[in-house]
Amino acid sequence: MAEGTGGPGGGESLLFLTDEQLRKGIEAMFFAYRAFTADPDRILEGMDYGRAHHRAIHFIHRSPGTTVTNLLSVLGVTKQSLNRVLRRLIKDGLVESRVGRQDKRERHLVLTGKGAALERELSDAQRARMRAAYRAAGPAAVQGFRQVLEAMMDPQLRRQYQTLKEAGS
Amino acid sequence: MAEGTGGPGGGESLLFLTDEQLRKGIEAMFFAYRAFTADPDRILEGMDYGRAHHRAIHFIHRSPGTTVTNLLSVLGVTKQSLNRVLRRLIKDGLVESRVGRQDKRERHLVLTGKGAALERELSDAQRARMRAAYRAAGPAAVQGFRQVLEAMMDPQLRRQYQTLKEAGS
DNA sequence: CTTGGAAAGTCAACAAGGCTGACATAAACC
DNA sequence: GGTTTATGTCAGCCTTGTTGACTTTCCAAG
Repeated sequence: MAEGTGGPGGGESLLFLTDEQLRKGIEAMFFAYRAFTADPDRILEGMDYGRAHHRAIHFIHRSPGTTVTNLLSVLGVTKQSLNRVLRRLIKDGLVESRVGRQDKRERHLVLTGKGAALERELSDAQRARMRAAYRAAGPAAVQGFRQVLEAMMDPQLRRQYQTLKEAGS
Repeated sequence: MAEGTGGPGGGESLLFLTDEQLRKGIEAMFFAYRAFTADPDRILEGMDYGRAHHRAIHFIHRSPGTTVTNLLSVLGVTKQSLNRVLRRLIKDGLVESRVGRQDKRERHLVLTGKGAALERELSDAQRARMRAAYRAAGPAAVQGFRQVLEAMMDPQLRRQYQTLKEAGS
């Protein structure tokens, strides 16, 4: 690990860019993502919800009062797909859809108590795994982890991520 | 960026384990995985293959001559799901299925020239993205990236990943 | 005030890719 | 010979993605 010289110069130590290293990174993403979604999937199975419901709940919790169009662009699916999921969540009393005050065409989405409870259960599980991984890998590794993930995103995705990131805290 | 002291000590700075930090990690995984699969998805769309075909091709390339059962456990799907995909790939002449010599019940899977060509096209695209991300983040970040991903995996998944990892190079 | 267009919702149809269950075959193993 | 293992296949189901067509609501520009 004599890589301390990693300035923005360019080609000084490209060992870590071998196809072999890249392939390991690709496979690490594949297996890690499976683990990453495993806990919520387990909780949701049987209660007849899937990953799509989880994602909707996560981002509604994240940005309470968000509009359907907004959610659409964050999730990157069609409104028909999202609508099916939202209809179900609203019918089951997990999400409330409020007509906009300024623009009454818009629907502002918020979690109900019941919805927030499920969100907590799901994100507790996911955070527990993330916390364990962070602890095992250490602070420096965590920083690198996030740097690489951000660098992997397309500019448009990165912008959305950044916007969300700043909105927190 | 004053994190140079990240030794294997343990509990020295737990600031990075706030729910806020964990949530950022979770969302980074979500957006990055979307970007990660975007290039292969784009290539495959229209030629009527999907992510499932990509995964099969990747791991057959990775472990030429692997058996169906083996592939099943790496991919984590049912044999009916995998079979549908494999039948298609064999019919289209991308994969060859050879009866085992020692154990004639087994089928050994290998890519044909055509299959290898598609594999190259797909992995070139995926590697290019990974290379750009690695370059942007630097060697230290790459190490952290892989450490966190590995720590996130369940022991069983990690074992599979490790086995594959060693098999390379 | 009327009309164009944006935002939202709905219906219908379809496909990929997961899943379960049941069953068939061949080969290996005991 | 009976059991287990590896594979394949049929049928049917679900979730979650897609497109296309259409309606309703409502803001805003003409």
